[in-house]
Amino acid sequence: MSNRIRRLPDAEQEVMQSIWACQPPVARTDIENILFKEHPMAMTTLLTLLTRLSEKGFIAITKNGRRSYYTPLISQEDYLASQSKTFFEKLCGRNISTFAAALCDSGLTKEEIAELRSLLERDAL
Amino acid sequence: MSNRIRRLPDAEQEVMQSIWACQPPVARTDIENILFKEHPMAMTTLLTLLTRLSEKGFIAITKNGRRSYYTPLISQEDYLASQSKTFFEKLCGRNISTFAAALCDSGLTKEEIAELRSLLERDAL
DNA sequence: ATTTACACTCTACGTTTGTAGAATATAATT
DNA sequence: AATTATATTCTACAAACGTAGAGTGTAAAT
Repeated sequence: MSNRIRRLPDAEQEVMQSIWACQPPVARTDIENILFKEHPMAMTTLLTLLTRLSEKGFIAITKNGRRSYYTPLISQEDYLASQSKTFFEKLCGRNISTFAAALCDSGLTKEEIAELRSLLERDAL
Repeated sequence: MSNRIRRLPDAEQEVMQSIWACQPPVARTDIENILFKEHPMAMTTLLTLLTRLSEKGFIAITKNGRRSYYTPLISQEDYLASQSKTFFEKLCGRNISTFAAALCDSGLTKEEIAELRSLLERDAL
């Protein structure tokens, strides 16, 4: 059972998600290809964010010549689970009906909600 | 259908939740009674946060003599729905199964998940 | 009326975040 | 070997956050 994981600031979170979407070892260009479609930024900005993610223990940076490679140290699953928990506890006050109402009002389609329900059913067994 | 609502910083969000938990008109002491149990802070800190919430359009501040009263301008329901949407889109990439997995790993009990499922069923009709 | 108590606003400050140019180091090219 | 290109690190800076003391204005108490 993974412990609480701090919520990342938006920019760093987007970088993490780009990394998670790649097969390690992840090069800077791999990240750029995904990240810059949604969020263009200077290359040095990206490198700053990568340094910060490393300082926070989210990734390891290894060098090969002048190139760096980035490896996630925290899995997307663990991060998501932790953020879900925080969301449920801090925003919904551990109240399931509040949570359900939020989901239903959040713009999920009827189909998506039905799918979610059946997935929850499967997992709950 | 309410528009996207910015995510508040943690401290301001906690203040908002204390306000939402009260019956308006909400006085500073009402907020303190709820907020300080979980998160003690100097009274002036609270007042700073209230000012910032007002600047961001989350609350209205009205004065009666030397006292101020605080009224939410954004409902908890709208805020929650918006944050759920952001969570689903930004963290789960609009992927329902990712979302379901996150919920199941988030420490919700089997009972809570079952309750959530039935609530979703009801609302989806 | 004067003093005291209190509610709020102003000012402040260290840290974090988003952003990127300048500097440095190393690999590739001529 | 010298030059050029490029990947990374350093330095920088404005804005946002979390925090709270100093100052101000008003109501209550004497």
